[in-house]
Amino acid sequence: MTTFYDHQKLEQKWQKKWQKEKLNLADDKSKKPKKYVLDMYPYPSGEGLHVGHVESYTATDIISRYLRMKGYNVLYPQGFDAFGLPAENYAIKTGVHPAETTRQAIKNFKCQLNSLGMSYDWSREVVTSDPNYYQWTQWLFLQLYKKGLAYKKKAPVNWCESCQTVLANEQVVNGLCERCESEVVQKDLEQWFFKVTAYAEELLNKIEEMDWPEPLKHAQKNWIGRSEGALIKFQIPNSKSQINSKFKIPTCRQARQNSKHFIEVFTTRPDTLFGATYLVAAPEHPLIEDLKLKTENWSEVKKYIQKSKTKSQLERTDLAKEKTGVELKGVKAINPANKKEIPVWIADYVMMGYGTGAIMAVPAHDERDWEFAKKYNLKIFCVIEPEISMDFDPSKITPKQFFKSIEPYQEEREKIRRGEIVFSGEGIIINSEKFNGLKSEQARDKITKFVKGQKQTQYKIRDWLISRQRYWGAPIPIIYCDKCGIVPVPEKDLPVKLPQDVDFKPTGESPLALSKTFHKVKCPKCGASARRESDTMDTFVCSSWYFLRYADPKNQKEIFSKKLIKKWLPVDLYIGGMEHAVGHLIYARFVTKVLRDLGYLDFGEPFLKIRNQGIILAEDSRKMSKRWGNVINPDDVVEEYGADALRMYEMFMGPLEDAKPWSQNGIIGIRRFLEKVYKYITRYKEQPTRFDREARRASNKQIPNPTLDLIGGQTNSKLQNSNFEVERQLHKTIKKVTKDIESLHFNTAVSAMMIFINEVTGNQKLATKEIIEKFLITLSPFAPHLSEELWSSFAKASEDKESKYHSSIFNQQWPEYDKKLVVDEEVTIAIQINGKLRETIKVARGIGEKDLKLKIENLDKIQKYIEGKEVKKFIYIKDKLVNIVV
RNA sequence: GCCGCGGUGGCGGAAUUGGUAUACGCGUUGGACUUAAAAUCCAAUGGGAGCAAUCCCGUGAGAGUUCGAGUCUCUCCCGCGGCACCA
Repeated sequence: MTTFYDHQKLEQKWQKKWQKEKLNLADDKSKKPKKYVLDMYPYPSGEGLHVGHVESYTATDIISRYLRMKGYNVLYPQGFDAFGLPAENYAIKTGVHPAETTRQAIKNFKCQLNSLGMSYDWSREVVTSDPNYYQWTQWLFLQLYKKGLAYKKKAPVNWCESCQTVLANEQVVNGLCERCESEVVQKDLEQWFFKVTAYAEELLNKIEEMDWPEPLKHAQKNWIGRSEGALIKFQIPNSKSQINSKFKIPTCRQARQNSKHFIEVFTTRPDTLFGATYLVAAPEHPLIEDLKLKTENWSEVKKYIQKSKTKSQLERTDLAKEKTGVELKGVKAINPANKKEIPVWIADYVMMGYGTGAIMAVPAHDERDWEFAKKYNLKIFCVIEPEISMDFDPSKITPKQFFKSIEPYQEEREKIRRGEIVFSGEGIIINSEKFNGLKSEQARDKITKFVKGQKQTQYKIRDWLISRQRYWGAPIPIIYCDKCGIVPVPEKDLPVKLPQDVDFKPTGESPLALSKTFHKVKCPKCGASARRESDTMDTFVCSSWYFLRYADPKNQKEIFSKKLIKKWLPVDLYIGGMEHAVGHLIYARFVTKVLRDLGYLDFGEPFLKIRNQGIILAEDSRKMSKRWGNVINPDDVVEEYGADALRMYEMFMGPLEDAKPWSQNGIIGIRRFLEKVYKYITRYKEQPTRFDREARRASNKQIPNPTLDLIGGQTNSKLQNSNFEVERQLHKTIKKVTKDIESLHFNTAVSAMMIFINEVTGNQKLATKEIIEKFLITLSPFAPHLSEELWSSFAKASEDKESKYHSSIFNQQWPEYDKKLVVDEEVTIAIQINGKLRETIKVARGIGEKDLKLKIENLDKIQKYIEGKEVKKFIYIKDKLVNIVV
């Protein structure tokens, strides 16, 4: 396309100047009110920035620039999530050290971000792989350790064969590794965990108070997964004879076993306890081993346990698969409600990690138990039936009709009783002795008390597994001593630096374990020779606190100073992808709460307002992917159309949070708009005298309101009026853009600016310099380079070297709109007859109902409709619409 | 299966509290300029009927509330996203 301005020259010129002038520094000492605007920092991959980054980063850049012009002291930093697997995998393949690839990638990213005109305060840059940063990640680990919130335990964990490392639950997607999509298997390993579960309740109940997107809130609530229920113990008697002969005194050994041998289950439905016809324990349940002697079919049981151990996460959780299990023959449990003896099974549809690892099965009222019971021919016993809903008036119905209407219910009840269908809802208790007739809700507490059960709240969320058997991460600052056991590295010895002499080839053990310089160490307690922990931390530990470091990034003595944290935190606006809903955001909230409880922070929620940007799809509406060859590289777009056009187009595409397909023609449309702005203002500059002359002439004649400081107008009063319209349009635009930036509706803000430009160019109306200036300021957060260029171009015309045009447009104040000017004096009123639009009429604003009625009734077209008919109603919505009902 | 979000022209999308549906952009068509093309500018552009004035139909489908529904209520269909044997 032919262009009227050279975006490359112009953009580079201003980018250089902005960097030199340091316009974007957040001021620690300023008394102005603060705002903290934050992007989710990028992982510096070799691929560079993609258009999705550009979308969210432009949004925050617009807001930051806007807030600065509004008079805020804005913290708008950027950094890099620099540790992580891709760099290490690349090192395995090529031998290039991750530090080197990361350094290169960061250099490239910064260059790209600058070429987009992002107004980051680079003096606060944070790089998580920098020892000055990970020193404090390690320090954080030590604080958690001291508090008992970091602990080591042997547990079944998710293991990715391909990445040769363990993964957090949050990194396993449908049984596959989030990163490489290979199958995740279970391994029993000794690993470090952070006790996120200790904060489950607070993490959950603060969600509602936050200004976050609804889907994000739901994802978090779901993940934390709170449910209320009860713990109930099922006794396992020693032998048949013991239950039958109540009065026989048990031997000491029997008594001891008796007290030990019970199975505790967690249930959310204690109201169905009378219907529990068997128990099921997870294959990993420790009690199974204890019951070995009693189990008559031990070899079969052992085989089943072995088999389920080798199953992958994917196999075990595959819902489509038929449930399997094995009975512990010879072992019985007593249902504490009705004292009936029930069988005990083992099945891998029960998970060890949730509740107690064992359940009471109520096949009549639980889908899964029903399926299992049907397969293995277990007893189904109905204890709840649905309530008949009376959504009709019984007094207005004959007995015959009544019975007819409840017929379907009766049929359903019969089927439930016979165990033909499952009823998992709430209802009325039956077959439960003295609890019969109660509603489920009432029965829950009563039955729990009756069997001496304990009320309990369970969460689905697990503790956060942070160990990784990989090199490119922050080393866990722990030393193992034969005498002293686990010894934390003293804080003064931090950082525990990553060694250079490593072999990157993964062996299932951390590469650090094979480094001679790293591994051997003296115990800080006793001085004996000891060994270092060789695992590194999950990179999400690094990103769980980076937003705090921006407040005080260069502090060598402490993680951050309380004073600066108080000045800048919490984050006022955080924009990033929805994919971090349950990982990063939960971890960051957790760490914030821990630091608060340790006295380092005085707030518990780091992000007051969060918005998620939607993904940008390719032009073919598929995901952008190398595989499809449909990836748009922002560098190419910047080169061809300019950063301003790219930024503005991405804002114009649609709502920030929606998924939107790319359109090459769309960006051309934006470029056309920018050209129009450029041409219009250039034309103005070429003929300022004409504008001024006409403005003077106009002001000598009839200006509607002289205080409006109106200039311009071509030849006569009609045009004067049209210039008045330009001023009105400007104020409407300022109002709309201001409101839209604050509510993040950037697409309609761009639209408003287009309407303004169409108004002044299309109708050949003349704007004044003041109008042009204000418009440019409004445009500047969106198209910073062009706005700055046009702003500064006024300086040449000015004789005064001290004039504002010699200073950046971003040092100007955001324009206020005039309330009087945003309302039109004339309004168009829609006239409806019986709700259908028939005519519109232009009248003066604020016209009274009587005057309007008279006017309308005189209109020929309206007379046609109301002639000879009775006007039943005349509805008038002020300055908007009239509806005549005939 | 459960939970959440959504469905508006040829396309991306606008539409305060229920008050003129389709703003703005793209595309398309016609015109101006040009030897010609591109670019630019102007005009038209939801569908249908009509010479026209004008009329009828239109926000996934159906019903309801209302003077009036894209917006509120109910039922259903479709798409996207999250969680998923969580007891």
